[in-house]
Amino acid sequence: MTAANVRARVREQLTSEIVDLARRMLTTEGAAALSVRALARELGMASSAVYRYFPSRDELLTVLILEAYNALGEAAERAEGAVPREDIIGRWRATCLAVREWALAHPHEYALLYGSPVPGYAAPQATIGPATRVAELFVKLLVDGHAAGRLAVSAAPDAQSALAPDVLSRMGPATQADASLGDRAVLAWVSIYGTISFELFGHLHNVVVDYPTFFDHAIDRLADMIGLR
Amino acid sequence: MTAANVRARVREQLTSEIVDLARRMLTTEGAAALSVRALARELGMASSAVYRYFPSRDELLTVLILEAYNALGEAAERAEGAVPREDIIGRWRATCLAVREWALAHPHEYALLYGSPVPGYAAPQATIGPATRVAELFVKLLVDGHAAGRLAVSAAPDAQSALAPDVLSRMGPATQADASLGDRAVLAWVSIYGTISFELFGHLHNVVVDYPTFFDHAIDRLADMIGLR
DNA sequence: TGTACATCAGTGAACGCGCGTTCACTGATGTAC
DNA sequence: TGTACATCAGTGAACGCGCGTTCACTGATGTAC
Repeated sequence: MTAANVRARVREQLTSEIVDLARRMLTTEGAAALSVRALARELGMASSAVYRYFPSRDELLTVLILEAYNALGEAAERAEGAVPREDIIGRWRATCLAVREWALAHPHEYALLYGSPVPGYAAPQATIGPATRVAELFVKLLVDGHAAGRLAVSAAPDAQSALAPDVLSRMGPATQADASLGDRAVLAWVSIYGTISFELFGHLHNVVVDYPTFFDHAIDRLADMIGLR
Repeated sequence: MTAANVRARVREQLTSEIVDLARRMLTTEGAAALSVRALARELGMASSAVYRYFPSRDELLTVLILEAYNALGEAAERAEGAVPREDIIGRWRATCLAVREWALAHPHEYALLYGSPVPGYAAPQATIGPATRVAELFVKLLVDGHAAGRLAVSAAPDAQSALAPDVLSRMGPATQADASLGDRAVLAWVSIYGTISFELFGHLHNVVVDYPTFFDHAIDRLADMIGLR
C-alpha cells in the first residue's frame, strides 16, 4: 500500500468518524442542535478543521439525510424480504411495521425526513434515489400482487388517475385495468406515514391509547382499501 | 371613559398590532425567522419594548399557534356549517376540503401546527381546546351520521378499539355497536392530514400530478372506509 | 539514499452576524388629595 | 383646580451566547529526482 493510500484511508476514517458523531448528535439532540462548531467541539478539534472534510453544514446535513433514507429503506427491505414472496399482505404488513419501528427508534431522523422542510435547505438530486426505496417496495408489491391474482381489480368507468404517468406505468398493468388503483395505493402509503407522524409528533395523545394496536388496525384497513388479499 | 381605560385600550391595540405583524412574519418567512428583535425592528421600536407586551418569545409563539388553530378551526366550521345537516358525506367533504385549502393558503402556519415539533417548545394547556376544533367536527359527523342511519355499522366479533374510552364515548353509540368504527374514523382523519402534509412538504412531487383530484379521491375513499353513505 | 519541493491536515484568530433577555433610565400619563 | 406622587411605555446599552465561514499560518507527511 502506497503512502498516498494510507493518507486517503486515514482521511476516509476521520470523515466517517465525523459523520458518525454528527448522526449521534442528530439522534440525541435533533437537527437544530447540529452545528459545525458543536461537532468540532465534541471531536476535540478546531471548527475550521471540519471544513477539510465537508464544504458546508448543508453538505453534512445532506449526507445525514441520505444515510437516514438508506437506513430506513434498508430496514424496510430487510423486513419485507423475510416474508415469502407470495404472501402479499404479509409483505405489506412487514414493510409498514418496519417503517414505524424505525421511526420510533429514530424520531429525530424521521422528523428530518418527513417533518417540516428545513428552512433554507433544498434537497439535492442525490437524495431522490434513497428517498424512494420504501415506495419502491410498495410498487413491487402491487406488481407482484396483480401477477399473483391477490389484488382486487374493480374497473370503475370513467375513473381517472391523478398520478404521474411513469409512476402508473411502474405500478404495472393493474393500474390500466383499474384507474383508481394507483391513487388508492398512494393514499394508503401516505396514510401510513401520516399515522406514524401523528403518533410521533404527539397529535394522537389523549386520542389513541394503544398505539401498536391502532397501527395494526390501520395496516389492515389500508390493505383492504388497496384491494390486497 | 376614564383615562385608565384609554391607556388599556391603547395597550390592547399595540398588543394586537404586534401579534398581527408576528403573524405576517410567520406567514412570509416561517417560524424560524420569527425573532423578537426582527419583530421590534419591523415595528420601529426597541426590542426590549416588546417585553412590555409579551414576557418571552415562547409566549408569543403560543399566541400564534392558538390563533392558527382557531383560524383553521373556524375555516372548517364555516365550510361544514354551510352544508345541510343531513348531508353527512357533504359535511365530511366540506371539512376535509376546508382543511386542505387553509393549509395551502397558510403553509407555514400549517407546518407550525402539524410539522415537526419545535425543539424546546412545549405546548401549554391552553392550546388543547383550539387544537381539537376540527376533530370535534368529525366527531359530531359520526354522531349525526349514526343517528341518521347514514353510517354503516358492521359488528366484527372480538374486535377491540385502541382509542381512549372518553374519545369513544364522545363518538356516540355507534362505536359500541361497531368496535372498529372509532379506529377507522381516526385513521381517516389522520390520513387526511397525512395527505395534506405530504403534498405541502413535497413528498408527492413526481408522484401526484393533479393534487386537487388526488385529494378528492382520497376524501371519497376515506369516507368509504369510515362507512359514510 | 538524500534532498528540495509540493501537498495536505489542522490551528487559532477573526469577521460579521443574529439572538433572547435584563436593567437602569427618562418622560409621559394617570391618580389622590 | 393644583400639586405631589405613582404608574407605565419605551429607550439604549449591555450581557452572554452561539453560529457559519474564511484565512494566513505551521508542521507533518508524501513525491520526484
